[in-house]
Amino acid sequence: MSPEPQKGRAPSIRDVARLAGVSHQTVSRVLNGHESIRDETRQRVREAMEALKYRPNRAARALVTSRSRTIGVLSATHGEYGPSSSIAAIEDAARDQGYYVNTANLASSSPGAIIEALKHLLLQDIEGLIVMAPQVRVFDVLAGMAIDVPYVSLQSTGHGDHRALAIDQIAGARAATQHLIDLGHEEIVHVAGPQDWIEAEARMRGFLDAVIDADLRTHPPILGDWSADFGYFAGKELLRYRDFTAVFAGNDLMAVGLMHAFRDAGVDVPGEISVVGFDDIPLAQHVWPPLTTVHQEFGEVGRRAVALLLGEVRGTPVDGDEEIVPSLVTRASSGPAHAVVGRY
Amino acid sequence: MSPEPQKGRAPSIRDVARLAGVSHQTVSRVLNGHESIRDETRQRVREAMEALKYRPNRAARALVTSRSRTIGVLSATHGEYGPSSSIAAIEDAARDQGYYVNTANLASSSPGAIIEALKHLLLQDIEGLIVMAPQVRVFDVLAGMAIDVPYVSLQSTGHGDHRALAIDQIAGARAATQHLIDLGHEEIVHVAGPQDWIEAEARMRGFLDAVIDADLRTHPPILGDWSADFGYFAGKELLRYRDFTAVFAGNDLMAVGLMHAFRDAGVDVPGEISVVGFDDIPLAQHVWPPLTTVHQEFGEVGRRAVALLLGEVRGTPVDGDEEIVPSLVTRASSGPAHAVVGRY
DNA sequence: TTTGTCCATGTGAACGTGAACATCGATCGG
DNA sequence: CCGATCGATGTTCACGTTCACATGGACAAA
Repeated sequence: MSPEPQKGRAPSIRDVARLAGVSHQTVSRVLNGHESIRDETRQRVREAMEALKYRPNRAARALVTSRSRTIGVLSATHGEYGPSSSIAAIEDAARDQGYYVNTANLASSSPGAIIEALKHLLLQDIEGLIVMAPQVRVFDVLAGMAIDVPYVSLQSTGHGDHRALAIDQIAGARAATQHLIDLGHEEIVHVAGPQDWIEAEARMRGFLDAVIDADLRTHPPILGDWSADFGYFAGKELLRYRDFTAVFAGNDLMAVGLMHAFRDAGVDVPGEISVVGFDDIPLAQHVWPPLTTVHQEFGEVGRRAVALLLGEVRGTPVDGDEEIVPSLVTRASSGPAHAVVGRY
Repeated sequence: MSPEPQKGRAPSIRDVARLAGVSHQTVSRVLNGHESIRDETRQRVREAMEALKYRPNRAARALVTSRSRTIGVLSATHGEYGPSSSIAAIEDAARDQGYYVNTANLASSSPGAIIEALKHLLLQDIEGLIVMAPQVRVFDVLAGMAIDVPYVSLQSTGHGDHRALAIDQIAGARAATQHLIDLGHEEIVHVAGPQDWIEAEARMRGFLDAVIDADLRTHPPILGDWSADFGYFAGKELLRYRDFTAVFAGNDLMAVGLMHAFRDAGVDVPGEISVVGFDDIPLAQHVWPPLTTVHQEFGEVGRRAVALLLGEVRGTPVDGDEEIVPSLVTRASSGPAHAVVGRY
């Protein structure tokens, strides 16, 4: 229960005006930092606001300006480090600019759920939208709904008319794979993220690019769901063939799951199999063995997304072409290749 | 860039009324599901709305009803699993009830930052507030700001006039500690969370209760910051004395850091030292050794918080006394006690 | 028939704010 | 010294919705 000291209704701009002995418009001007107000008047108005504990009514303001000062974020996180960090950064950055953030979280990736969440956000009068749920389907839905606000996504789908944050996931994945190749690995397996995630697709592409360039045998990637549990499961499956010396996982969670499976089977990492992940979650350096992975600046991603979006919203587009390039962090989970001991 | 097919301004309730050949009030009634509307009329209005792609203006509605259908969440997460999961659940639950969620994230725990974030949220006309940043300071600030909306926190501070979600962290910590005691450990160290976190305090209390009840020596708890890095650091420090056989960490991240330090020093877990964490993050079962920890239903926490808050908002309080009791999950990181080999 | 009640709908006002325009005095250039 | 300009402030209106109340017709009870 909370206190309810409310007597009548909240004080309005007119109450302040009356107390300060000015017109309501003058109060409005003070509120909005208008210039031609005498210092003395401004002072008087401020005191009146203070005395009445006046708080501007956002609804009234939004009604008359048709600007809600709110942006929407469509996300799909179940507590994962990456998206959560980016969202936190988005909130900070938006607040910094006086904007509010409304988040809608995707519980499932069914088209119905996506549409429902999106409708929810759009019913709210948001000025712009950040799409942190880079699933292909989301963009299809987005395209079909004729969104009438600017929106920014994490990665361009190629089609669609919006700004995309340029994070070079392909380069990151490529660097990770190249690292393994440089270590002498010739049989590398990729455990990818869900097929319909744009990020998963980009990482897979980077992997394939590197493998093809090096003229290595192409193992068919395994499609996972980003979870450590899946990594564990995939690791067990992979060991049945054992026709590889390294695994590049689409994210750190799956990488840890893989290492768990290898450990269970008595297979040494990196002695027998090298493992590389993607994301550089805080635990990456504390697991055993410390995980070689691709570091991403999630906070930076969030901040850039906000800058890009608010640029569009204000009609002064910001240059967002400067790519964010993730960097490889080499740790103990990757090492020189050994002979393949599998059946192949 | 986004398309801008907007000609004039968005269609209003009156435009719909004109097209349907009724009064604006009839449209409003259809919108709000009022009863006494002829089916045929309702149908005609619906078609007109469809034809004009009419979307109700939230600001206008909020202005006249003085209900924003928005709740605020004050959080303090940097991507950690627990809070992020709860927030995701809050969003789902709120959306389910037609509510929007505005989140403000605490970048630092300085009083200034707290006040700033809180002011931001309260300037927005939220109907209620969920405090997911259970730091003592936050409540002090809250108390000092004379909040005029209902709010719900994760844990009662004892003082303050609000609803608190009853999660029995004390019981969880107690169970974890008792588990170690049952295994024969007599020298148990607690690596706690930041002193000003209510959760950290509760977990420490649970630990101390169990230790005192068992009449064991009380090691002074080490105050950490929830991070794996700190756990690693603390582990190194602890090994200098080695006057314990088990560690109970305030959360899983620190527990993993501790195990990392022990591993580096060649100390076997659980052979020489047992480790228990708190939270049951998804990686807990995949690290080496799999971590014994206390499982928390973060999603449930979020859902309950929303139910509790909306109950207050609607003036029909929900019974929230039913405690959420975390459960111990026993894995390989804890085992029977061995003799203390340290100096003590 | 008359009166009252209920249903379906309409009319007018109000919510709190900012934009556009109006006003009034002071200052300035010629 | 007079019109022009500018600074400081006031007046009126519109934003899109819901609320309180009004209207008119159908139907039942008297």
